[in-house]
Amino acid sequence: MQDDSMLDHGAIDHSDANSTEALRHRMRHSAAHVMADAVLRIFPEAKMGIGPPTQDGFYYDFDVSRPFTPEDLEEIEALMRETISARQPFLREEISRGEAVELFADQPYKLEIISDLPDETTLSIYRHGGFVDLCQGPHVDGTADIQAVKLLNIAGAYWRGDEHRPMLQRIYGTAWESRDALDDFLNRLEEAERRDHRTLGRQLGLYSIHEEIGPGLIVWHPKGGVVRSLVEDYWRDIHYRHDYSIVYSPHIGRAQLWQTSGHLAHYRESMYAPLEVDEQEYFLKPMNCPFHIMVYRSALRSYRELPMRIAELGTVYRYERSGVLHGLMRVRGFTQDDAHIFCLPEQVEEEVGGVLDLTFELLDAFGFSDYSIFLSTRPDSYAGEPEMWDHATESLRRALEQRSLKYDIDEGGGAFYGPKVDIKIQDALGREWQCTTVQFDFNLPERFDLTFMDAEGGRSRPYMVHRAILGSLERFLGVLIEHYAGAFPLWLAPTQAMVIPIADRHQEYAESVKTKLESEGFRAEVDGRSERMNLKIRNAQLQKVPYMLVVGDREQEDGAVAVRTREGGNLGAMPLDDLLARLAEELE
RNA sequence: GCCGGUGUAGCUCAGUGGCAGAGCAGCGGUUUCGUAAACCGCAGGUCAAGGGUUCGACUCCCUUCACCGGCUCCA
Repeated sequence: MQDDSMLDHGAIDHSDANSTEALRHRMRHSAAHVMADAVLRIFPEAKMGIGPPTQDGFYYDFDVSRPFTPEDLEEIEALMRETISARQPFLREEISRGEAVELFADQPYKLEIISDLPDETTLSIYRHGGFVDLCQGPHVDGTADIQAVKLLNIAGAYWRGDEHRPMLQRIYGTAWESRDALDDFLNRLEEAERRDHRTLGRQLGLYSIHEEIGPGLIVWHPKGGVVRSLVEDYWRDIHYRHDYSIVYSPHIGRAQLWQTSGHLAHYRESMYAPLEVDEQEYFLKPMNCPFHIMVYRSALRSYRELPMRIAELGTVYRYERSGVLHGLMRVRGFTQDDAHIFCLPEQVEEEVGGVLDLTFELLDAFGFSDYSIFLSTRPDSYAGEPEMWDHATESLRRALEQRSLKYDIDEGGGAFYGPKVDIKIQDALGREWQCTTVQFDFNLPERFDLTFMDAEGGRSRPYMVHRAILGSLERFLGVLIEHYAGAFPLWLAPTQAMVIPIADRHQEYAESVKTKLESEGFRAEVDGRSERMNLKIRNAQLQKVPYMLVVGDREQEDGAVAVRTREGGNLGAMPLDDLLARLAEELE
């Protein structure tokens, strides 16, 4: 579900060689060369992998005798600065395959790249100083054109992204057209860290993860529980409005079920080990599909009943590899906002369109307007008939285009059981997380032999569409926390108003304000500690409470509250009724 | 799972082959205050777990677990 290929999305437009993006692209590519040059001077035995520019910088992979250390990075960066000061030009040369093989004789990874290039490819190299690299370019004119550069971190990375090939040492760096642009970028990184849902989750008391419970398993705290249940309430409401039926299903099912579904054959390594009960094996469910299929199969279905939309906030467990877990974004136990739509072939397009409309209504309600959409088509090996694939893929395409949505096509990237549309939302660091997915399934209806009575009195097989809109509640809330930097809009805020009595004698009035707010349906608390008002304001501010209501002698006398908003504005005193009206209006 | 890094109080982090430290939070007291941190005091630890080296290990070594940055995976 995670998209790790963010490098691929930063597609650079080379058409305008003078655009800032094109300049950065050349500069970063050049910085990668300068870095490789420095690495080779310190580690002459290093074997070079590849060193491309990325969306925000560049990296280069090396096979070295020992992993890099932070001290190495400093030394490498110092050498890079020397190269930049030396104002060496980048020189392009085109060479023959034979010359290239000779030139890179002691660089096995380069040789592999050369041998994999089609024969007709023109090989080019770029030189600066004493360094040479196989490279298409383009580059900046000279090393002096690299204005601001900084090495960021060290990581392991498999050669050619293949976990069966050697693991190389990767150095990430960034380069910008000015010192200011670099500083802006570094500030953005810091800001992203402040928005990290893992930090905010602790600071705001939303959720926690415990070694005692197990990795990737979330406990929601009271405040996070409020946010989650508000999201769920809204979700249920909107699903009923869109004619979904909401069901509940168990967390475990017998081996036979997963045998039929094919999960034991194809998904077992992601499933928790079975439990044995009465000499029967039960598995924790990694997916909800088989259960919803059982709902469908519980009666003989008529074409008149279709489309049938079965939805559930279904909690699933998947044994994710230990290295991939990440806060709320990638966990082992999570609740999908899952639904399965069973429909007639001629209903497919409208159903897909309906899901998209529902998706954008939901995402819009949570303030998301930036996302990327991917249409994934038939892979090499697949289930079902090509005509069905074409029909389904076309229906997805038309639904997207009717709504004028921009999307990328992931050719051959569909699941083996059907084409799909995925929608990804970015986190604070610009990493994309798949939330929405709409997937056709040509596999399970066969495996479970799903049918309905058609108008001619025969039995036909329904189309089946899986879909999740939020994806999982865990991931969605993670993205939501980062999206709002923890400052949830009023309707989602765990505490909407904090009543702050100035002195102990205002306690009773503060409680009455709270009671009044609660009777009007708002979530309010009183900070009744014997502390100074300033401290209570600070705490409420840090907890990102939207409204702080200060009450002292004056307010008590007038039946008023002094209103301060989270955004820092002191709105002054106003009658309590005015505040209630204001809050109600904001919730509209 | 793989490469690298990190685990010290609830949180953020110092520290050292020879008695375990700070700030914040917590608790007790004083203060009753007008828009982002009052003051005094107290308590808080199997230094992730297990094993080894050593007269002595939180510190050095090994194993395991968890987390962090990547990679891979993601029916």
